[in-house]
Amino acid sequence: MVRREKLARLQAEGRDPFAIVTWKQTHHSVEIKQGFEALENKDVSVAGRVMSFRDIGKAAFIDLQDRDGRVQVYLNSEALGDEAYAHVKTWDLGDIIGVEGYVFKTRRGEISVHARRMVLLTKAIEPLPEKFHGLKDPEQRYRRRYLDLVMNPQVMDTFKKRTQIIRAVREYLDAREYIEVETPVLGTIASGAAARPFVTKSNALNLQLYLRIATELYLKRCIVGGMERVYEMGKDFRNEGIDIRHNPEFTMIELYQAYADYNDMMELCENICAYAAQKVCGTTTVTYQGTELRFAAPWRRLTMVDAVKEYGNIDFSLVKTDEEARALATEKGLTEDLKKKLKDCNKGDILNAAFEKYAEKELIQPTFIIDYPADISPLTKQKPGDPSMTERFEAFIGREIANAYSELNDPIVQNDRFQQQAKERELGDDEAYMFDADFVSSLEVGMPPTGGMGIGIDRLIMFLTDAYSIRDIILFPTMKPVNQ
RNA sequence: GGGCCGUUAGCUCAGCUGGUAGAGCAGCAGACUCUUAAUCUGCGGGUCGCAGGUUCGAUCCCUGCACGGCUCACCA
Repeated sequence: MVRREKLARLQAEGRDPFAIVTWKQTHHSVEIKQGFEALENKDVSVAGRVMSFRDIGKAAFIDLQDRDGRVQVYLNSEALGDEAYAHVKTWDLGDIIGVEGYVFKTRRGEISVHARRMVLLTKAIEPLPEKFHGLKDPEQRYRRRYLDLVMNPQVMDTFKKRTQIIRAVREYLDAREYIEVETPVLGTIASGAAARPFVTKSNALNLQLYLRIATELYLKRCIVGGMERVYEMGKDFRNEGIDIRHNPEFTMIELYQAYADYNDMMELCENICAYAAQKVCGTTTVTYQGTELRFAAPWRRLTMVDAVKEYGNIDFSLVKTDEEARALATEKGLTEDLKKKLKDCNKGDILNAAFEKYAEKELIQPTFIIDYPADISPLTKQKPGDPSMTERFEAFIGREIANAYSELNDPIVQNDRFQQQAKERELGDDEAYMFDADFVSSLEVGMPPTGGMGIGIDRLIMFLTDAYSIRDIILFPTMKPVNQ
């Protein structure tokens, strides 16, 4: 209320800060500190938020915070004049101000701006969080991210890094002649992945629409059309659990390359990740939550069957039929880990369950798990010589970070796989892939042999910024609304 | 969805065995022309998440609800 009164007084006096439209900002805090030798005694004009005000009588010190950090402002009545100096003293923490003055170093060695002219550019009606402890409550940090950004410099740093990582990934692909495209977020079919979609409605078309869960099927249409190399980086939406690794809307990159296979995708994956790490962290070895992760290529490659053998001591290479697999599942006590009833499970489901149970958690260092069962990979080309397996891999770094394969381009087989998924849907699996007839039609026109990959950008960012929760790398994570 | 924990001043947090609340910072008034968590003096500040219940009396005990955190399940 006091701040509102101050504002009202300023407005009554004809010095309404909200009437100000611009300020000429010549330098940022970091430039002044890093370029001190050249800037000493030179005039600068800075702007930012008042984070601290140390009033010692006829002089005072302000910590001014801008995009890059803080710089101290020194002001006294001598340089400003008594009236202006008294006016500045009425300002509050959190106010946004502009300062003109010259650069100097205080007796204690702090690089500062000696103020000659100071202007209140914006009045903060609400006080800032406590200056020493800052804003700690996670809920408030996520709900009021602007306060989090103001109070916690490492948060600003994390989001700057987020941008750099995304830029690095684009740079890498752009340099290799990938075309960046945009495909629909809204559609009548949410396919290309196994996930529950968000449902919405078009008034104009009087039609139920879904928010996309993947960009895969549209990007492959681009390959059919002859683009040869495409990618899209953008939001996918999955109507599923929310926790430290999952946000309902998240950023994914999918890319497709004609005349390439999943081996090419593996190289691309490890190279993109290593490039981004090098670019943003200055090294390909980064510490994530106390563990050193080595991103440098090549990453370990291990088949799913070998992973289950190594970590679970179960040899699936001996299993030939679904019946044998089900017997093995019962014997090894895997029935609890299956997503469907045992009798509905095939060999692929059981192998995958064994992998998830025994191996997945162990894959801390970047690892490619290759050769997935065809049963759980409906968009993937089968392995030559073994139709029960596909040319698919997932990259793991303590969790899944990428998924890629040699794309299935046989329209007849693709049609059959969709039919199979439709049956699973009827059996109650509401995450089974939706049938996309137009996509099958596109394959009938002819898609060259193609490698494709999806990388969870948020998860990559988590590793490179040492973020514990996905909410720490999404500016405005999904939150329940506060009641009232 | 289950389990555990939390919600007290603008912020960060105390609050004993049930007797209607405290500190620091922020704010307000004042002192101080090199401070940097400035310092010093004084002052104001609360629907103790919400709704019930038990009790002479509830921030405290009980129940429900809301929101959040952790965790399990779920999440190719």
